[in-house]
Order: sequence, then C-alpha cells, then structure tokens
Amino acid sequence: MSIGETITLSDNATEDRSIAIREALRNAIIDRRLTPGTKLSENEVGSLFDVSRTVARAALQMLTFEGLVKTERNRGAFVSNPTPDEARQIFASRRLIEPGIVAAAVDRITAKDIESFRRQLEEEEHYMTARGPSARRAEIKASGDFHLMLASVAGNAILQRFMDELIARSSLVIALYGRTGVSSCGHSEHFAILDLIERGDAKRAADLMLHHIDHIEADLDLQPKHGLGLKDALSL
Amino acid sequence: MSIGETITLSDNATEDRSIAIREALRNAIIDRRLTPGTKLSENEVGSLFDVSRTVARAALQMLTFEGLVKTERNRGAFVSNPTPDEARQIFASRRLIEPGIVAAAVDRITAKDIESFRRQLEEEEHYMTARGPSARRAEIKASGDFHLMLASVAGNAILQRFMDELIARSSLVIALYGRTGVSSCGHSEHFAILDLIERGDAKRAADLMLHHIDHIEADLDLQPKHGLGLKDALSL
DNA sequence: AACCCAAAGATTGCATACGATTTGCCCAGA
DNA sequence: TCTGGGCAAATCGTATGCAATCTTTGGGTT
Repeated sequence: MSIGETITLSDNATEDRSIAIREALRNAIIDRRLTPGTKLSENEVGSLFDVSRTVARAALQMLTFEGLVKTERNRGAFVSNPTPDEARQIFASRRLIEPGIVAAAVDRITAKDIESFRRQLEEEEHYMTARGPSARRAEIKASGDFHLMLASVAGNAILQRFMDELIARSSLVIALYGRTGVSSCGHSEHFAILDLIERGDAKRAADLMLHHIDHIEADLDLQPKHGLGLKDALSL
Repeated sequence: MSIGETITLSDNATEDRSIAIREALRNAIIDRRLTPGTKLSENEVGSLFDVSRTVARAALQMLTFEGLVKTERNRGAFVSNPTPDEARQIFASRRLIEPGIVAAAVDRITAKDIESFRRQLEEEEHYMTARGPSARRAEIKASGDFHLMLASVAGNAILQRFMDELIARSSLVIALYGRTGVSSCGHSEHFAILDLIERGDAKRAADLMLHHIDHIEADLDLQPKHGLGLKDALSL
C-alpha cells in the first residue's frame, strides 16, 4: 500500500479524496497500526497522502465525528483513547441496536447472502488458527466485519452507519482492553447466529446476539488504563 | 437573532465558529425556516454569518454527516429532503433505541430531573393551545426536546448523539409529512411516560414509548412528496 | 421550430498564505 | 542547581486565490 513516502489511494479519485483518507486512517486505527494517543498532525497526514492540509483536515474532522479521533483546539488530532466508561457505553449501545438488526436481517436475508456469509466466516477461520499480533488484528477485524455485514443486509442505512461507528470503536476498545486469546468462542457464535437466522428463528438469533455481545464485553479487562491521563496519575 | 445582514452568533467565539453555525442552521432546518431542497451555498452561508467559506464549509460538512443536508459534488449543499423510506428507517431506528433509553433513564433519573421535566412539559402546553405555523414549529420542537432530555439523563453519550441526529431528522420528517393537528395526543403521552418513569416501572414506560413512537409515525402521511420539483408543479 | 453545441458565468474542490495559539527550549537570576 | 520568564519553532484556525466542474444561455444548424 505504501510506495516510498506517499500512500496511493485506491483509484477512486473521482470520489472525494478526504473520504479515501478517512477510510485509510480508519482501517489503520482499527487495525491498531495507529495506536491510541498517536498524534495525527494535519501536515503529516496531508504529506503522507500527498494532499493539502485542507483535505487532511476534512478527513480528521470526519473521524472526530465518528469518535475514532479526538481533537483539541489549537493542539491537534489524536487517535482516540476510549475510557472504560466509553467502552461500556459502546457495548450498551450495541446491545440495544444489534438484536434489532438481527431481527431485520431474518426478514430480509437471501440464500445468496447466507452463502456469502458462510464463505466469509470460513475464510476467517484460517486467520483464527494463526497466532501473533497480525493474526490478532485480522481476528478483531473479522469479528467486526460479521456484524457489519449483518447490518448491511438489515436494510436500514441509518442503523448501518451507527453500526459502522460502533464497530470501529469496539475494535479500538478490544485492541486496548481485550485479553489475549478470547474471540475464538465469538467466532463460533457467529456461525450459530447465522444458522438461527437461516432458520428464520428471529427470537433466538437476537438472544444469541445479545449473549454474543455480552461475551465480547466480558472478555475485556475494563480497568482504567493508567498513565494516559494525568488525572488518573493524581488520583492514584 | 438577525441584525441587519449578518447573524451574530452567541458569544461562544471561543468555541469553534463552525459549530455555532451548524447549530444555527440545524435549528433553522428543524424549525422549518429552511425548507427541504433549499440550497445552502458556501458563499451565502459564509457571508450570512460573516465568516469565510472555509468555516461555512465545515459547518455544512457536519450537517451532511448528520443527514440534515445532502451535498452533491461540484453542485452544492441542500437541505435534506427525506424520502418516505428514509422516514421509515428513522422511526425504525428510534423504535430500537428509545425503549432502551427509557430503561436507562428509569435507573438514573433524579427527583430534580423529574421536576425539571414536568416544568418543561407544562411550559410546552402553552404552545399547544395556540395554532398556526409558528405554534406548529414550537410543537414539533417541543416534542423532540422531550426525547432529547430523556436521552441526556440516560447517561450514554453515544446514544445521546444518535438521538440528536434521529430527533433532528424526525423533526424534518414531521414537518414534511405530518398531518396538521396531531401531536396533541403525543404530548399527553409524554406526561404518561414521565409518570411511569417516576414510578420506576421500566417495562411499561418502555412499552409506552414504543407506542408513542408508533403514534408519531402513524400520524404521518408517508406518500412520496411529488410537489417539490417543478415538474410536479407543471403536472398539476 | 426544435435541437445541439459552445462559451460565459457561477460554484465547488483544493492549495496556499498569514495570523493566532500553544509548546518546548534556553538562558538569566536566585 | 533550580526556578522562572521570554523567545522561537511548530501547529492550528481562517481567509483567500486559482483551477476544475457544472449550469445556463445564446447562436447556429437541420
């Protein structure tokens, strides 16, 4: 993806370049290539993608809206460092929304969709066998992708956008607070949820989704990450 | 609010001016002073608020994120003209989220909050007696404010932001598709919901909220709005 | 008369320039 | 040596200018 110094954006130059940059940064953040707290200077981002500060700024503004980036006036933009409380709010939001998405998906999913889901899940299993940080990133990403695909077949663009944001922030949270080898059970739950959806059992599918989210959250170690904010350093 | 030609933003000049402009435009849109389809030219907005295009552009970009404004590349920004389908998605989203907000509010609401809610609701009743377009705007706004206040006591910043967006877009939808004298029953339902919350009856409060949303949506006439393009004016 | 094409006007997309604010550093003084 | 003030570098916030694109209008052709 990187060529020398500048990063070439996939050829959607017809689209707004700021959107392409947002996507690139988004992926980097949820892949944990950009860790929380990293400063995203407008100049740096701009020169990295070979655009002016104007468009870099627009991308950062979008990410700020999504909660992936926090900007401080006259100081700059930083990769978001979600607090345990934010993490809980994220998962609380998902518990509200995702069962409804599952229910909608049951009504609208096609055999073709299910086929595609299965292929995707099986492909992801390959990553699960491997270990290491790169595998872990792929695992986190794959876990999110399932939920995003579900949201896309639910047929509600607004909820889909909310889920985009929630999944991105969840990935950040999992990367920050996740214990090491956890999501394996989550992956099998994806299969189970898909089965229930295929059978049209909306109630059980929604319930299992709730449990699934609970499991994901339960596998987090939501202790305040000390050393990041000075307020914690003082209160300790 | 308007002084001569430029609009003076409340003295939060310390804050980002683009945010203040966003708020002003937002209010104008949900108050229906800016009707769907209205073009929001960067130059026009900028000179109205006495800022450069840069700042105006940032405000429009934020509104685009919220779905209140639609931008077309190289053409400009326009006040959003939600389709019936979008309207249905908005209310479907609200049906998912708001019962959860009510449940959270039951746990966290204080006596002080309830007091403040009651005052607010009673104050709104004054508007309800009046008729006319201005009263209608106040009615729509008041109806949304109740839901927003509820979201704010629920203690989940993410859901609160989602609700901000959903209420704003709902207001737009109600202004577009709402029948004339409808929300009166909705207002009494606000009282009833508040009572149930006060009693700590989360289940019933959430149920009533669901019905309330159903009522709001049922009072819409979700026919494709044909009259906004001039083509329809000619066909009549 | 209807249609097509071209040129002018307007508006956005983007880059750059300049002022404002913050941060970090260096040096003077205790 | 340590503290405090001030200066300089870096970065952001904003304005403005230029190029690209879209819309419109006018003229020419069929």
